[in-house]
Amino acid sequence: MTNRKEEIISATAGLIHGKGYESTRLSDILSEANIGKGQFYHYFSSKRDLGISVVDHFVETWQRDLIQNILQTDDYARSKLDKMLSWAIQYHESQANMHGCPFGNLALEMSEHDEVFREKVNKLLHDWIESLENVVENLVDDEPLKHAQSIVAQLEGGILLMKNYQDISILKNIADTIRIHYLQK
Amino acid sequence: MTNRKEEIISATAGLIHGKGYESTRLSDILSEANIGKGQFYHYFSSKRDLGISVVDHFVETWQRDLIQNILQTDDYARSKLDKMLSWAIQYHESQANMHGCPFGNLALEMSEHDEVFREKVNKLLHDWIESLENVVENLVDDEPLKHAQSIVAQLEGGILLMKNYQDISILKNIADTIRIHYLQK
Amino acid sequence: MTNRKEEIISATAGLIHGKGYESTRLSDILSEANIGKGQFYHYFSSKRDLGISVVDHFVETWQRDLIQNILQTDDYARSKLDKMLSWAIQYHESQANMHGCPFGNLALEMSEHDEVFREKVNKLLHDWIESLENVVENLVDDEPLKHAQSIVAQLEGGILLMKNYQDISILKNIADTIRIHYLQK
Amino acid sequence: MTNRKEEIISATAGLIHGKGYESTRLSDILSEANIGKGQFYHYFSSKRDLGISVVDHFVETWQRDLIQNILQTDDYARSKLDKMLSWAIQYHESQANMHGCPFGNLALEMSEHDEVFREKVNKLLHDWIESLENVVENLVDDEPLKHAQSIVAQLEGGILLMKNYQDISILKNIADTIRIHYLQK
DNA sequence: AATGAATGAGCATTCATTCAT
DNA sequence: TATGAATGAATGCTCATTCAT
Repeated sequence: MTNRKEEIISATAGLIHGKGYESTRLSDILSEANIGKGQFYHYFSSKRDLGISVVDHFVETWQRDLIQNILQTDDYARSKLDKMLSWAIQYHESQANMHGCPFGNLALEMSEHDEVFREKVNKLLHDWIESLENVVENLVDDEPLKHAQSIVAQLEGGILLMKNYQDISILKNIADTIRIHYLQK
Repeated sequence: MTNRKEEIISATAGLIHGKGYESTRLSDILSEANIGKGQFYHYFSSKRDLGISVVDHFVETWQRDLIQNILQTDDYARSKLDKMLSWAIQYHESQANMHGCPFGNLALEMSEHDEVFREKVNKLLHDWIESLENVVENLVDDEPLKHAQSIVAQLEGGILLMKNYQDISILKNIADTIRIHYLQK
Repeated sequence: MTNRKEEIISATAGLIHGKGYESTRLSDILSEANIGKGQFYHYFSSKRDLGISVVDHFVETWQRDLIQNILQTDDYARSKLDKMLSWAIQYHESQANMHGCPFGNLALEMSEHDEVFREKVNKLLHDWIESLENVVENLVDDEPLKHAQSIVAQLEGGILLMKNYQDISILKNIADTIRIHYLQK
Repeated sequence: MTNRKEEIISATAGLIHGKGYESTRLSDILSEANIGKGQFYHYFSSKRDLGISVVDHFVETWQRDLIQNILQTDDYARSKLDKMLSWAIQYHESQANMHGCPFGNLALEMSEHDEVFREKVNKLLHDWIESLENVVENLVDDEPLKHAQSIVAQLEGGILLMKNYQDISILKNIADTIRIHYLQK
C-alpha cells in the first residue's frame, strides 16, 4: 500500500528538517517510521532516493500552502503579502525547536553536493519569487523582480539569523520591516 | 613552530567553507594540509578542536576586514554601507565555486548541534549587526537596529539564494536594492 | 538466530580468559568468531557490552558447575569441599596454557577501571564464599566465614602463583594443605 | 645525572601499580615525571625497558623491606611472621585506593605476555616463599614449604579479594586466620 | 642532554547497502 | 512483502617510537 511509503516520507521529513540530510541516519528513519531495513529498501532504492522524495514532499506542501493558497489567490496584493508574512512566522512559531526553513537548510547543505537536490530546491525558490513578483508589482513602481528577491532574501536571511539566535523575535522584526516598507503608507 | 598549526587551520578553513564541517573528513584535512594523523593530533585534540579554531579564524578575518576596516572607520556612513556591499560581492566573486557565507553556512549546519559553534557564529553576527546599526542610524529616522537586521538578513538570504542558484547576479540584485533604498536619494 | 550471539560470547570468553579484556582486540574477536565488524555490532553495542556478556557467561557457568552442582547439593560437607578442590585442579589441568582463574584475572584487571565488571565479579566471589561458609560450618567450630574466605583466598592466591610459575603443582600443594587442614582427622 | 632516571622509575612505579603496565601510557609517565619524550628515550630504550626497571625497583624494595628486614632477621619466628602480616596490612592501608599487590597484579597481567616480567616476578615470589619457609619450619612439624606457599597464597588471594571488594577488612580477616593457625597456641 | 614535531600501524565504532530466508 | 543477519569501507582517534634540531 502506498500509504506506507507516504508515512515513511512524512516521518523522514521531520528528521531531515531538524537534523539535515546527512545527519539523518537510516537507523533514525527506521525507528521513526517503525519499519525494518527490508521494508525500507522495498519502497526506496537508497537513502538518497528517499531524500529526493522528501524534498518533493516539502515542495508540494509549499506549492499548495504558500504559493497556491496565499500568493495566487484572488486576494488583494497587500493582503497576500501580509498573509505570507504571517504564515512564515506561524510556521516557525509552531515548532518546538527552531529548525529553520527546510529549503534554506537544504539549499546550504546540498547545493554543492547534489545537483538533483539543488534543482528541486531551486525550482521552489524560483516559483516562490515569481509568484511574489506578481504580487509585488501592484505595490511598487519599479523592478518588481528585485523586490520579490529582496523580500525572499530577507525572510530566508531572517530565518537563518533566527535559527542561530534561537530567538523568533528577529524574524518578527524582519517581517515588521517588510510590512512597514511595502504595506504602510 | 606554530606556523604549521596556522597552515592546518587555513587549509581546513577552505574545506569547511566548501563542504561544511561534518562533510569535511579528517582524511580530507590530512591530505589538504599534507600531514599525517599523528601530526594532526599533536596540534589539535580533536576534529572539533580544529573546527573551533577554524571558526575563530573566520571570525578574526571578518572582525578585521569587515567590521574594523569598513564599518568602524571614520568614513561617511553612506560610504561605509557602500563599501560593505562591494566587499561582500567581491568576496563571493573571488571564489571559484560559490560556497556561500562561512557564517551563514555554519549557522545553519551547527546551530542545533553544537552550542560552542553557535555562540561564536552568534557573536560575529551580533557584532556585525551592531556595527551596522551605528552606521545606519545616520541614514534612517527610525529604529536603526531593525534596519541593520534587515540589511544583514537580505545579504545572508541573498547569499543563500546565490549559492542555490549558483549565480552571483542575485546577490548583486540584492545589493542594488539595498543601495537604492538607503543610499539613493 | 541467537546461536550466533552465543558463539561470539564463547569465542570471546576464551580470549578474555587468556589475554585479559583490554588486550583482547576487536580484531581478535572478529577472527576468532569468524565474523565481520558489522555483524559484531549487530549483536553487541560495544566491546564493553560483549565483555559484560562474557562475564555473565562465566558467572552462569560457575554458579552452575561450582555452586549448585558441588557446594549446594545434599552431599556431605567433607565430600563437597573435596569435590570443589578436585574441580578447581581439573579446571586448570584441562587448559593447554595456564590462564588462571577468569574471576581472579578480571578482579585484578578491572576492579579499579569499571564498576560494572567489579560488581559482577564481586557477586560471584561473594556467592562462592557464602556457599562455602555453609559447607565449612560443619567442619569447624568457630567463625566459618573466615574459614571460607581463607579457603577461597588460598585457591585464588594459589592459582595466581600457579599462573606465574606456569606450574600446576603449586595449586595441587595448596589443595593438599587445605585437605589436610579441614578433611584429615 | 642518574637521579633523573630514578625519579622516572619511581613516578612510573606508582602508575603501574595503580593502572597496570599496559594501561599506563607513555604520556602518563611523561607528565607524571615532568619530562619530554626525548629525555625519556635518552634514559630508556622503550616503554618495556622502563617497565622492567620498575619491576626491578619493586623487587629491590621488597627484598629489603620484607625479606631482609623482616624475614631474615635474628628475630623469633613467631615475631617475624607476625611482623610480616602487620607489614602487609599497613602497606595496603597506607594507599588512598586499594591497588593490590604490585607483584600479584603484574603476575596476572604479564605472566603470559612477557617472559622477562614473569621471571622477575617469579624470582621475588620464590624468594619470599623460601624465606618464609625458613621461618615457618620453626612453627610446624611437617612440610614447611607447603605452609609457606599456603600463607603467601592466602595473602595474595586475600589482597585480590580485598581489591575486588574494595574493602581492607577481608585482608585483615585473612591475617587473623593465619595468626590463629600459626601463632596462637 | 633535551625538545617536541612527525610517523603510521592499530583501535573501536558507524553506516548505507546487500542478501539469504 | 517483509525480516534482520551480514558486509566492509570509512571515520575519528590513540600511542609507542623515530627523527631533525
